[in-house]
Amino acid sequence: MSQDFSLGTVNVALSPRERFEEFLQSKGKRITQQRLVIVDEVFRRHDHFDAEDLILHLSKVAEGQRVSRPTVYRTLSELVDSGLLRSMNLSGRTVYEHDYGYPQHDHLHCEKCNKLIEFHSDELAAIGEALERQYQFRVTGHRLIFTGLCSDCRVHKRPARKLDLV
Amino acid sequence: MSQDFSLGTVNVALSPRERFEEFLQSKGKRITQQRLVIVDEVFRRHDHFDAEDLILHLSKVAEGQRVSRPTVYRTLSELVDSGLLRSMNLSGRTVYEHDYGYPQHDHLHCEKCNKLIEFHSDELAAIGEALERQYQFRVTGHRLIFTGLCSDCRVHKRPARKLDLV
DNA sequence: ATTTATGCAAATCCTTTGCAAATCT
DNA sequence: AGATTTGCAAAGGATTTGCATAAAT
Repeated sequence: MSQDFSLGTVNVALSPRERFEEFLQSKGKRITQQRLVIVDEVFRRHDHFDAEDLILHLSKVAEGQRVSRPTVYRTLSELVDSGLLRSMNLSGRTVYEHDYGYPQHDHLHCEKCNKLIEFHSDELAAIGEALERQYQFRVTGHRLIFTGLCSDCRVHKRPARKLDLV
Repeated sequence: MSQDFSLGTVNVALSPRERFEEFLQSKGKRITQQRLVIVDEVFRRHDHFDAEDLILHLSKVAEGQRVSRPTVYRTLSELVDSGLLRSMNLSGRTVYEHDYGYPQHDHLHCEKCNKLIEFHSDELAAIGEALERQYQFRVTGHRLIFTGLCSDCRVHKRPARKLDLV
């Protein structure tokens, strides 16, 4: 039996920023400078990050745009509500990743270097459906993380590089 | 296709307390009154709890044994290290449950009443094995939580009872 | 007699809140 | 103008730490 856990890609009509503006309007919220700076920065690259990382990046970008800590937290929640970001809890801190335009997936978490590897499994959906039947439970989502050691950390005594967050 | 997610039982030779004493000795740690009070209390019933719950229960038991907050936290970590407890993170707080002598399982988490339903799935182990091969990753554990609405909360507008923690 | 553990108070970490001033629509 | 947002400072909740005292080996 051979399964494949590779990720595909998903086409989306609107850019994250446009999608967020749409969301804000639908909620009667305002399109402010800081909200735009944050969406843009968040979707500039694809990686996992936490509020602290984002605050740091924003202070470096520093195109004159300074965003306060509370606003970063507030906006991250909105991005999650809007479906643009997905959040999970990794040892105490909240970690975010792109959700919009990105295929559904779960993670392998290396406990040595903290690397996160993404994978997709159809099997999991099947498990969820079977559970819904058996427990009369309405499944709306899930979080699955396999923990262990990544290929780099299995070989060398030291992790290839110590990732600060991810 | 029909799967069954029911939990079986596991036989164990030593009581949790004995198992913990064994662990402590192997680590050169001491068998103190508070550590014993805590293991006993933790394994008195099977449910999910957090540090605060335990502290509350301990203050009620109050057989003269008072255990401080830091000691409760310290001992809970040791119980996890010893394999007696398993911990997971539910919206910010750390929740514990029995691991020793209890079959491997995962959870359905009702986001309305906070109930946790346990289930077991062999399929998941298969997924983990396939991932190990594809990513050369050494899987040592996993956490899977399906979120949604339990049967009670799907039917009534209000959850059957508002569980404080679980 | 040593050495580890406990309890207290205070500190930390991450995140949230109250509120006046600034910014959208 | 009128309502929502922002930033600041401070509050909060959960968990951890420094250190003198108590308890275990």
